[in-house]
Amino acid sequence: MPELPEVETTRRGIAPYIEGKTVQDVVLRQRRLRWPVPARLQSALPGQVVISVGRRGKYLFLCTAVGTVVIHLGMSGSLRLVGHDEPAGKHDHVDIVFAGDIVLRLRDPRRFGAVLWTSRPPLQHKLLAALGPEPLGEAFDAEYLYRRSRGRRLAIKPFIMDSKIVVGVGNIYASEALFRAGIRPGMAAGRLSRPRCACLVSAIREVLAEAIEAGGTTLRDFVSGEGRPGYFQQALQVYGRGGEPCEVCATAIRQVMQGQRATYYCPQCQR
DNA sequence: CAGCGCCCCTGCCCGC
DNA sequence: TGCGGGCAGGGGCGCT
Repeated sequence: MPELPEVETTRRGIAPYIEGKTVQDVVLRQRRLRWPVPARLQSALPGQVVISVGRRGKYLFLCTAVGTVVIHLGMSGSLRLVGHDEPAGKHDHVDIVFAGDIVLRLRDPRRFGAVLWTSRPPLQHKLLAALGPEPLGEAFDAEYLYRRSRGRRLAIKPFIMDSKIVVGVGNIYASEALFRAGIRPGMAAGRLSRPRCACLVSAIREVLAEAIEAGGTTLRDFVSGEGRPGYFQQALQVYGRGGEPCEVCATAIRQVMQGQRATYYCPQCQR
């Protein structure tokens, strides 16, 4: 479900409600997520104040004085704020219960998500230490993309979806950014010229920033922490539009598979 | 190392 | 209406 805009929308939705709040309890109904949810969460977290809600790539952090809860939403995860008496559904696996009738509830039908605990600085965590730059940060620029892509034969679409290159670009926004940049998704990353790298960096930044502004993309059931859907799906130009006319040139949008993921592009506008 | 394919899991939609 | 197959917004891991 969530790419960077949806994770950031979630972060912004929950942060004002839980920052400064004290955790009372942790309820684990299903510990078998991508990795087992550590039982240490239940001993370490109650009594702690959530100092801040952070994000790195698609990982969210709940920071406390003694450690950090690291959350990944996988394909189908969502975090919602609910009241104490809201009955838990079949896929509501983890609750973090706060003082003041606030429960942060993780729902994840496919259980590809993760809830971890680290007592060290979260960016030193094994899963986070090797991540590439933030797409909206200064380090992600044309020169960086040009340099990293030299000598790479991998197609540009899976290349920009590699979190070691740049974080947060998932399957929807990879297709959208390549459309905006006019680049064929199957082109070898190493063959992109410097100007085209600049164009792609701009396209990635723009599409992600606009999606965050719109509250993310709701394809099936994404909702923010406050329960609101995103509306960026209305702005999608190629994703999910196989066979439909391109908005720019009316050529039929093509759908192909790249590494078991669907890719959408306009064969006329993207070269 | 780069590059690929395989999974983890449930739900839903489509075609027969 | 029932059922099997394929696909879904991620990404770590193991193999070549």
